[in-house]
Amino acid sequence: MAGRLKQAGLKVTAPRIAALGALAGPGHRTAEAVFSAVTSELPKTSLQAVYGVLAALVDAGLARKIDPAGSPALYETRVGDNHHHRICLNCHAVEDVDCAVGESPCLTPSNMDGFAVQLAEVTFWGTCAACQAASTAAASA
Amino acid sequence: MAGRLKQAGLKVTAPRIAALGALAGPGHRTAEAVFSAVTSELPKTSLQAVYGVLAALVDAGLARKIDPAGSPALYETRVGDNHHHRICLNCHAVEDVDCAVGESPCLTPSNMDGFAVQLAEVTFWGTCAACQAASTAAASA
DNA sequence: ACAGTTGTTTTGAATAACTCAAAACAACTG
DNA sequence: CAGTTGTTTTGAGTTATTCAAAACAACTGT
Repeated sequence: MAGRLKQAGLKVTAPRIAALGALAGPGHRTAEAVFSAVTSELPKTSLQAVYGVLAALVDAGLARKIDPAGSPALYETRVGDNHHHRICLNCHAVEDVDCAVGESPCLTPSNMDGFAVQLAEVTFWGTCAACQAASTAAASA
Repeated sequence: MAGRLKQAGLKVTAPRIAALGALAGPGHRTAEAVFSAVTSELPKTSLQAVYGVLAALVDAGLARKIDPAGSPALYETRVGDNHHHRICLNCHAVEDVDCAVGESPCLTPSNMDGFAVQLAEVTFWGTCAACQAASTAAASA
């Protein structure tokens, strides 16, 4: 964990190690969730420090930030692959989606019209399986 | 304008007509921009009313809302086609991008894994032609 | 044209999620 | 171990938006 920070050119500090720990594993966490995880280990850590740490991690390429409309930003440590997200309009659950078609299906023309594309963000909005089940159950009740 | 509202099942009110007028034509407007346009015509209109109007228009399918990370939400009246956006990381300019590949390239599997996709949102982040020109000019100065 | 109903707008306030800045402090360098 | 650079704390502030209650206006049927 510390090594990863060092490699990225970041100073190794306790809040950063704790934040990386909190983000480890699959899934997506809000800044608030990372803050709770970090403070359970390092109670004096401030929320602002967590925002700073997360920004540093994103800058360094150790984390990725996604910012779904209408929800707080989420952070994940799955970086480097061109993967996307699907978000349930009902329960706001976020799940990863691999790029299915071809290699980088979404980055299509990397330069259209003089515009230099650096990142293509794809978000699928819809209804997750659980919420579909719940709503058909409610309808038939 | 009024007919469009009526067709959509909305009551025809002055703020709604003015807001539709403010959104007419190409481009994207913030709620604040719509508010200024509306108040120049109807000075007593409140900002909250504009938010209400915009929400109603989006609900009725007469407008579309996009919510770029780090900027206020934008509204446009180009609806019904599956078009996307490119946003300059530097100047935050937003432009429309037609779906280039195939018919609905981005809606790929409309049902993956039990997840019912209702909308695929694609955003290209990068540097617009103007900002590229400006930055190379600055570099060579 | 008019009263009633339903939905809209005003008014007033509140909130979530961040962001900014200055000072105290801690990691890494040599 | 001293110095430099970058991080974290402390404290405050902001933007974009939402909520709620009351006043009001558009459409419906007569």
